[in-house]
Amino acid sequence: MSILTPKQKEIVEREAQILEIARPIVVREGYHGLNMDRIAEAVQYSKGTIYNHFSCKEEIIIALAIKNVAKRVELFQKAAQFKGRSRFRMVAIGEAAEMFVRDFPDFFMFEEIIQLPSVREKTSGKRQAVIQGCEMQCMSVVAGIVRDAVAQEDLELPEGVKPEELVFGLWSLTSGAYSIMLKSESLEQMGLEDPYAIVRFHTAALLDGHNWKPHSTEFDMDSLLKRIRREVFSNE
Amino acid sequence: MSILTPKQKEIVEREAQILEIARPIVVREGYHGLNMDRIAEAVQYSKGTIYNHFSCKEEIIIALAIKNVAKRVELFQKAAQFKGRSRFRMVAIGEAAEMFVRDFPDFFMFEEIIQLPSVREKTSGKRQAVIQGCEMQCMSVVAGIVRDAVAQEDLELPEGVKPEELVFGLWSLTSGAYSIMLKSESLEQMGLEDPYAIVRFHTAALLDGHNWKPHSTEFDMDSLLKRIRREVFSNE
DNA sequence: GTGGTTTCTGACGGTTCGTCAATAATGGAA
DNA sequence: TTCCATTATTGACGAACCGTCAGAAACCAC
Repeated sequence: MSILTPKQKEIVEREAQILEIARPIVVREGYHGLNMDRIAEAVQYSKGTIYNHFSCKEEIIIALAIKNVAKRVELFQKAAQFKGRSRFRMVAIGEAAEMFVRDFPDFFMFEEIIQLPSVREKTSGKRQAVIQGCEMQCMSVVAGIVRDAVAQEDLELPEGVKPEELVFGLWSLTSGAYSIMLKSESLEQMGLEDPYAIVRFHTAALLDGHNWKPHSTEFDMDSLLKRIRREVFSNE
Repeated sequence: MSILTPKQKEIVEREAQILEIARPIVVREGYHGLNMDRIAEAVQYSKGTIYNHFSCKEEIIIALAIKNVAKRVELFQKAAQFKGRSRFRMVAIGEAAEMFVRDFPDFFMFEEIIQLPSVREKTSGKRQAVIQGCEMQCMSVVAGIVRDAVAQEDLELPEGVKPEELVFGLWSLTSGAYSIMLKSESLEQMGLEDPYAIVRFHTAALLDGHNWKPHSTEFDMDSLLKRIRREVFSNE
């Protein structure tokens, strides 16, 4: 069943080739820099052939975004497997999020583009669902750690607060910070030098504020981070 | 000097009229829904005339965004004038941010659009600087409260941490949360019901985590919010 | 080979952008 | 009031890009 005729192989490879060519164009020149004639010329096939693969240019962009979110889920799942107390596993999640931004800073551009109403209208619900599915997976990985923390009595949630609501705070803080970092020049003007460190500083404070034990003053963050990098992400 | 001929008056009014017509189009149909021919038809002037006011459609969108950011600065300044301890003034800032999102949810759409590379390239640096200036004003209003808190010994910043870095955390948390709220359907699927309350919950935790006194368990948040709404924002 | 199927092609119609030469309106001076 | 230099308005136009589709080419099983 998975045996491919030369022709079928060519088609599969071409799809990857289109995405490879499109990615740097979007990164350099954004949504509007990407146009089908240009891709067609670059891959040396006619425009009609490109349209056999992707029904519009928005589909190309969402396909690029999907490649990245899948990677994020992988990083999160790895981080969650870190052996140790729940609070330490959360630090590992933070590290995963930071690595994702460092390694795929372009993703935030794709994410913004695919949220534009004009783009959402044109792209298939199927691909949109894939993105949302990955988002939910990340959420539930982290919510799982929250549940573990509650079970182990490292954390107590106020009456009526769901684990997902706690995750939402972290999600907001980190995604907000990274999106400001990547798009605003104000930061440098305000003299903020190591934004990644600032994000770590605030996530620690947020978890401390929710009284997630052990408190960040009760363990050595630097050596923990080193251990996480070594044990979880050594081959990234 | 400010006496206008009828003609000049007409021109000034037309500019406002163009923006009034453009706004709902962008809100309903996004960046791509807005097109110059359509505006021209709606305002009953030719396209060339529209171009006398705005050199491209991106300029229209950034002009709309400017109207909103100016309003935000105003709300923040009002909030900062709340009489009381620094921690309470921060709650007022949080309330201002929430009011801004509730009253101008569209702004986040404009903000995203004007960050697109294609839009940034085409819009005048002058208008971009206005936006950034408002951002900086908000930042420095809040940083001022942080400085007051430090002076009054309600807050102690770790060695080397600037007030702006603390503000960055709050800014990230709130803007991240609101941007997720406004664009992601995942939230409802995850069962998060009152996102505004969750944002308040997390900002309180973040400030508690930084040990900003009085701690949120030491005062009555609900009555404070009521007082703020009455004393600061009664006429909004 | 052959014929039916799949794939590829690029010219084409449609939409929007931004321009600019021609036209019209304006308002101060005679 | 009339005239005319200045300023404002107009819409047809060229350019860029999208997505389509009828016909050409390639493929493959017999």
